[in-house]
Formats: sequence, C-alpha cells, structure tokens
Amino acid sequence: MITIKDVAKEAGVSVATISRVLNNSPGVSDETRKMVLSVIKRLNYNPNLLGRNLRRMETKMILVLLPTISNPFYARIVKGIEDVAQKNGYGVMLCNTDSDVKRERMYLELLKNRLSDGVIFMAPEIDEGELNEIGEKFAAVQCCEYKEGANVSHVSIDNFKAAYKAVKHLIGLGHKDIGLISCKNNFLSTKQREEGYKKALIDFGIEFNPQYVRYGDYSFKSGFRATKSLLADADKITAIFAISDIMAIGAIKAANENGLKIPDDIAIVGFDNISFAPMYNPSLTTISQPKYDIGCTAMELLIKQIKERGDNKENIILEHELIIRESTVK
Amino acid sequence: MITIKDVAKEAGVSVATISRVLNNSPGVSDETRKMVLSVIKRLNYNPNLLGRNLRRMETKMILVLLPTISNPFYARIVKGIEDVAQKNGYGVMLCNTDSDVKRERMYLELLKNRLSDGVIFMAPEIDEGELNEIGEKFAAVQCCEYKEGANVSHVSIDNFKAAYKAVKHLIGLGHKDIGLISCKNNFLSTKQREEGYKKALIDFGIEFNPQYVRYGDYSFKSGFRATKSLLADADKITAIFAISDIMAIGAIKAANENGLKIPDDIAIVGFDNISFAPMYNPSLTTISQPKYDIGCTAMELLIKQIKERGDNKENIILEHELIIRESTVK
DNA sequence: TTGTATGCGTTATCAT
DNA sequence: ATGATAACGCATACAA
Repeated sequence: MITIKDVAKEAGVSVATISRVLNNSPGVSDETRKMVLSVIKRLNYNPNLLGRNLRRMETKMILVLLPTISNPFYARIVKGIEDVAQKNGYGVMLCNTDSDVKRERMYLELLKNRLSDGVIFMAPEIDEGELNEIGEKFAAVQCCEYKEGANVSHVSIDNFKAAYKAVKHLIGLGHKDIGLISCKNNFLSTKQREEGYKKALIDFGIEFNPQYVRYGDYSFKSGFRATKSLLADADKITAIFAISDIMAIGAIKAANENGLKIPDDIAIVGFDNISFAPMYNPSLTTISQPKYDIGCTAMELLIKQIKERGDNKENIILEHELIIRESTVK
Repeated sequence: MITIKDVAKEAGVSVATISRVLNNSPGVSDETRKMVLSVIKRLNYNPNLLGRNLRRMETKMILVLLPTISNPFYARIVKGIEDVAQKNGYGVMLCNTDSDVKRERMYLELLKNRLSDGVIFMAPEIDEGELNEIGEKFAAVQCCEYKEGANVSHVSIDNFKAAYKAVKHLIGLGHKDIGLISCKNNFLSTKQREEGYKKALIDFGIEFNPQYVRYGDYSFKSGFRATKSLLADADKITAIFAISDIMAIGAIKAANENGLKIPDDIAIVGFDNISFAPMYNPSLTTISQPKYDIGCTAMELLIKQIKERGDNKENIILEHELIIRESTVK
C-alpha cells in the first residue's frame, strides 16, 4: 500500500507539502504543486481517508435510516438528500431498518462510533427519549415521519390538511359513504390522516361511521383484504380513502375482483403519489408530497447542524398537492 | 468526547486492558472484565471506530452500487446482501449511481480510500478495464448485471434460457405474432434476453420479424410508447414479451387504452417479478429471479474474497422460474 | 494477568 | 514556501 510518505519521498518534499496539495491548501508554489500532482498520478496514489478521518474527527458521511427501500415513495426523497449531500462534499449511507428497532440501533452505532457525521430518520422506531439523546449529541433530522414531542428537527407536510383535501375531493364528487383504510401503528402521520378524514366528513355534515374503517400494514395484501372486508360488510360504500398508495392499489384490485367498475361503482384515493400511481390501471388519484424538496430540505438542515452544533431545532412543513386521476374521475 | 484513555483512568487499569475487554480478547480476569464493563457503561463510552479502523486497516463496511433504488427489483436482493453481511459483522452502504459513471466513480473512491472493505456492483457502468483494475486491488463481485469479459466474479441467472422460456410459454398458448420490447443499451442481460426471444421463435418455426421489435429504457413510459407504436404498425400482434416488468406494465396500460382485452386480445409477459407484478391489474406473468438468494450468494462470495485475497474468481448462475398470471392466462 | 510503548496515515501547528 | 513533528483513538507486540 502506498502512503503519503512514499509520495513525499518520491517527490523529494515533506509529507506536509503533499498534504497541502491534497487539500488545496495555500502556501505551495505552483511549480511544486504541479510536480507533486504528477507524482501522485504516476504512483497512482489514493489518500487513505482512515487517517484523515481520525485526524479531523469527521467522515463526511451521513446516515439515512429508512424502513425499507421497497417502497418507491422513498426513492425521490433520497435523491434530494443525495444531491444536496454531494454538493456539500458529503456521502450518503442508505440503511434499511426494516422497521426493526434493533436494526435501527445497530445502524445508529455508526453514528456513535463516529463513522457518520449525522443522521436522517425517515421513520424513527426508537422512542422520544432515545431520539432526544441522539439529537443532543449528534446532528439529526427527522424526515416525513416524526415524533412530535422529540427535540429533533423535522421536515414534513401537513398530513391532516392533505387527508382533509383528499376526502373533500370525494365528497365533492357526491360520495357520502366513504371507507377509510388506515394502519394500526404509532405514526403521527397515521393519526393526522385519520383525523383529516373525520374532520372532512363532519365539516360536510356526514356522520363518521366506525364500520367504514379497516386497518392494514401499508402492504398491497392488507389493502386488498381490508377492501374485501369493507365491501362484504358495508356494501353502501362508494368510495375509499387509503392512507398509502400501495394499500389503495390493493383496494382497486379487490374492487375489481368484486366486479366493481372504477370510478363509477367505487372511487379510490391513495396517499404519497409513488411512481406507480400514474402507471396503475386505472391510474390513482392521490396526495403528492414534494418528495425531492423534502429530501433537499432535510439534508440542508442537517448540514447546518453539523456546521454549527448547538440547539438549532427547526421544523419545516412543505406544501402537498391533490393529484386527480382515473380512480376517482373518468 | 470520551476515549479509551478516560475509561482506563476511571477503571484504574491500562488502555490495553480496556481494548482487550472491548474486543473480547483473552487474557483478562473475569473480575477485571466485569469491572471494566461497568465503567464503560457508567461513562456511556462508545469506542471511536475511526481509531480502530485506522489501526486494523479495515472498516467492516461494504459498498453496494445500484443504478436506482426506485426499481423494487433491487429491494429483495439488497435484503439478502444485508442479512449475510450482518451475520458476518459487516455493515452495508447502499449507493445510488443513477447509472452515471461519474457518480459510480465517486462512490468507488470510498473503496480506494479504504472506507469500504469491498464492493458489489448491481450494474457496473465502468468498462471492463476499469472493472478489472478494481477487481485486482479490492474485493469485488458483480450481481445480476455483469460484464462478461471482466475478471470479476458474478452471480446471475441464465437470461437467455429465461427469455426462451417466457416466449415458449406464449407460443404454447398459440401465439405466433409476438412483439418484443427491449432496450438499447450494453447490458449483457439485454442481449441474452433478445437472443432467447429469437431462438424460441426459430425453434418453433416462427420467423423473426424485425417489425415486431421496439426499444425502451426500462421506464413505464417507454413501455407504453413502444406498445402504442407496435399496435399502430403491426396490428397482427397478439402477444408481447418485455424484458422488464415495468415496461410490461406500460404495455398493459397501452393495450388497455387501445381497448384491447388482456389476455384475450393480447397477452403480455414481463421479466423480474418485481413486487408490483402480482399487484397489477391484471397481474403480470413474468420471469422470477431468486432475488434474495442472489443477494446472499453475492455477499458470501465477497466475504470469501475479503478473507482470502488472491484470484478466486467464481461465477454462479442461479435458477429462474416462469410465473404465470392473469396477463397471459385467465 | 496486566502494562508499556509503538505505529496505523493523515493533518495542523510551529519553526525555519 | 517548505519542513519537522505532535497528535487523533485504538490495537497489539512485547515486557514484566
């Protein structure tokens, strides 16, 4: 292995000079710089960042914890994160937590062990206490999903308003019997989307009917089953609001299997606008989050924190949009 | 920041003893070990891996380069990689290359700079020469997509046989006018799938018709457009084989828009069995790759290489499967 | 069983 | 403009 010493010897200068050239530091004559550069190239030298990182006590890497990479929802967000990271000289480590606290903790070790300069949580599994502990010691940002009480910055949308808008859209189309497919979890977004659904009903004089609610787990199958169950028990239903696109797609498939025409017999709205939403058959009406911007903003917040540690908690809510497609309007 | 020295001082022993406890090295009395452990806990000490990594000249991290995380095809493979990695004490860094050589090279710096102990390419963008250079100096494995000539191990399926099987399935259903939606790129898999298509036609006495071929770019839109074009120019077509599920889904959407019934008027086969294939409407007949196993195998190969450097090139071909669904058979 | 001391590759401070 | 050298946190060979 070839080190900075070898380069120094070969170039006939000190390691300090090599280091200066490597880091574009001032105080090196053009001549020397050029010469050193050529030696570096000739020896095919690559600086060993293990040394630099130890010395500088930083890695220029940041950790992104996401529950799964299967959900295309995260793809655009990650792209935003990566673009801003790259622009600022940071690398990004994507880590699948599988929604498993243990796995999440395992990856957080990378932070505690200084292998990462900061962390972005897409959907933290650890509780507020643990989150605060991380937030105190390290640069951290919550992105999309977040713990409300935690003293850690977050970037998100207003899930309440978004759900309200989705259900209002259905009501505007004349629907009164609107099913809800939600999830039984502790996500704030879930609670807020449920509340948006209820508030819209109430505001337009429709009574909330608990019989019209089913729970899934964000999977296609669970959306499918929930819909089958809804259609069996509550056949007056003419519309469904699902809190995720994938479950909404399951709902469409189920409705179709039951011989229902979409959107004539039943209208369906999802949430997230994943890349498959416009591809589906019928294409899916849904709430679009500004995914790319969310990612960019989260990374910007994180970099600010890394640069100036101290408590600069900042919460940012970005705008969403209702995208109307074939699953509600012909 | 609290270091091994602080722990040593607090525990009243030398740093060597702390280090031994940290690494479960022998030669520490049970008593001392217990005492040290309690001090570590009390001080909430986390070893700084920057120091350890420099000393050991390894990071226990491996790099996984994938063209995009948007394609759900990669999700299961990555899961396999991660599971085997974890079992062996390795962490995984997922990196999006966006199919961009520059971005790929940027991430490969992590390898050259010793921030990673090895690399798995999901679809290498760099050429054979560069690939060989990497393979010579570092542990590296190609996974799914690979450069044939490169002297770097790979794990994949037999794309030729798989495509052959898919087209044979269509022929068995009575189809004679079978369109092909492929891609114009340099992937070996593309070439092999095209050849499988042609060979199946020939073997069953059907002449290959260049008019029946269109090219996309793996995207939904490109599959959609390709199909629209096919249907406009070659209305005798009763079946389509697309070399990727996402393009096949675009094909279904296009056929549907043209008022064609699937599979009665037109049958469609994809490739990859992404998680959306069974969810689609109609569900998609496709070739399933043993994604999880592919991931596991790639990681096992890589670990073997890390442990015993030297040229142990090994190519592994795993079995595929034709999964018949609604898009070809009612 | 435990401690001492050296070095991993780099950067940064201080001299020159 | 350049060089000598200490220091980053840790693991390990060797001494005790």
